[in-house]
Amino acid sequence: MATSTSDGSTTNHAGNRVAAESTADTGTLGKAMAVLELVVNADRPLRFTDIHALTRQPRGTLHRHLSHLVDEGLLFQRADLAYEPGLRLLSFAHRAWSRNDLRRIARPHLDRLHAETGETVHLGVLRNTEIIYLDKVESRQTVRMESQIGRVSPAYCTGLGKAALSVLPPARLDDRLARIVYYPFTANTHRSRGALVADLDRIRGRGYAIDAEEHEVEIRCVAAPVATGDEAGESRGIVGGISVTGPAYRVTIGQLEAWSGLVRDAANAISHDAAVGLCPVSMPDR
Amino acid sequence: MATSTSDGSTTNHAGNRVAAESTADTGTLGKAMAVLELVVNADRPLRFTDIHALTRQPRGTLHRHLSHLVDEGLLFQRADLAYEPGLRLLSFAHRAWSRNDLRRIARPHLDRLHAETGETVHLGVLRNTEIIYLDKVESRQTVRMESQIGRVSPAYCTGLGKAALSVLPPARLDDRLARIVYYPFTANTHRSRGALVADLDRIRGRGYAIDAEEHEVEIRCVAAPVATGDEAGESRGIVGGISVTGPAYRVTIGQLEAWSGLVRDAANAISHDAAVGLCPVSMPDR
DNA sequence: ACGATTGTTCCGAATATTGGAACACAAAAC
DNA sequence: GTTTTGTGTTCCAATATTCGGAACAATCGT
Repeated sequence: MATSTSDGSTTNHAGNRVAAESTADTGTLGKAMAVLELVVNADRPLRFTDIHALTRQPRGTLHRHLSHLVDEGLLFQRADLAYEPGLRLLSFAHRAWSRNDLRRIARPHLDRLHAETGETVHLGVLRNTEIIYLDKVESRQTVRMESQIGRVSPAYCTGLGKAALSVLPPARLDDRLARIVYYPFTANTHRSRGALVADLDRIRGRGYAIDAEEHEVEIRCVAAPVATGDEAGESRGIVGGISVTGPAYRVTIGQLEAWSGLVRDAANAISHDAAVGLCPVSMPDR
Repeated sequence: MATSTSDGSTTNHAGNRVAAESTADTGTLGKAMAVLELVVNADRPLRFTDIHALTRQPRGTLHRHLSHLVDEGLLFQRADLAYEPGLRLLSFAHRAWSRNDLRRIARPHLDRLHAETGETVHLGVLRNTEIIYLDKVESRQTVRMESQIGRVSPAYCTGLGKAALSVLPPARLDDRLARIVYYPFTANTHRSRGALVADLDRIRGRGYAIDAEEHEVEIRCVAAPVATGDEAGESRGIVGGISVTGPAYRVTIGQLEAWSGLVRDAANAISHDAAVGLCPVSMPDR
């Protein structure tokens, strides 16, 4: 009785989202979030019938879900009855981002890494099989900064993602690997679990990952893992990474390898600062 | 059922923020969102007992809610069992923000207004009794840009908020006014509904609003309303505004009034562009 | 070691959700 | 003008979920 709808994929670019939250039985909340995600992930406002076709839920049920989401401010219904993401999502995220300890702790290290390399520096964290970008330091502010914060990319074909995966304990890694769909973004994208695992083994040995135009052509990066919590995220804890990214015409693989030490050192420093900055009993009041 | 105001046998007599979304009966989703908002709005990670004390929900119920929120990625549970905002909120907001039509349409007008005045320019939209900041153009990038996006401020004591309130149709305005709590942020903050309504009448007559250090001392701004949808947001439609903000030592009230024409013109231009850019039947495919 | 606090699980009772069907309403087709 | 199709909304009995008190387990403080 899982809300399968395994079919009906209407041009959802990497439509692996349907069973993303999969096994977790989160009851009514999970069903509402599935509808929310569908609307938010769409690239245009969706009308009732569009959503109905995508979810194949009964009309009455779907209508109630949408009404509740609109009432809560998570969705907004336009004058033409189409649904689009609600503004309350922004206020939630503002607080989530501005309060984030890892971002605050990492910031000076990102700045230093950017000063040393002159290229764009990213901070990202792993969530399921995706990397969520938490912060960015850019050479020139040609592209607007915020346009990247909160963006998600597949883990298996990005430097950040591979670095983060490489420090997952085996049991957790297997879970994630089982859910990956190997979509060939470029000629260099890993196309199988075997190729990815071999790459992860290399990354684990060297302590850094290289993305050689595996997600976007003409874009290369070198990344190193960051982990909070106890040993490499054995129990609860955040796993992520930092990276230095640049255009292929300016940044060779050799250049990336020359930077790998700096990236690894910065990543280790962030992990260390996070370990002493987040974990200890820091409950002032009470 | 009608509002369950006094029904709550849990005796929330303190009733600080429990009824934030108030009357809307959104069932299970609403209860989950209330818990989520509580944790996200806190200024530090909250433990189970903290949340239990604030909500006075039965422990079993609360525990299930929190578990579901964590499973959905809306909350994150740290190693010390404390809850903090989840990363999925960021990815939701990224899509909500980057897809937003009003922001895209307004951007060139904000840039122009900034070039004309040299001061910080904001775009915000009204949600209930609060203004949510959608975009910002800053003089110097001393403060990080994203730190403002998604931030919320009370409508009754900000230029943006008052401008937006001034164009609400009477029925909707009354609803909002009834929910405002007049907290005295500064010596100039409106302290009663009467004072606010009088100000709104002036604003409606002039077409622009002035915030004379009513929310933060040493900060003044001039704002004008933006409205999408049909006549001034009569039915469904977004109501918001744009503003020019500056420090009191540099920006006098007279200076703000001198800028009022520019701000009003820019706001009207945005409303116009939005009317032709969002409303018409713009469904290419299908 | 002991008691007190905190966090988790369990299960009958209460309640929200489910989903099919009927109902308005509009737009297109006849 | 009338019918037909399509879209969005409301209704209600059957059902699955949530509710919440209480028992249980784990942790902390002394």
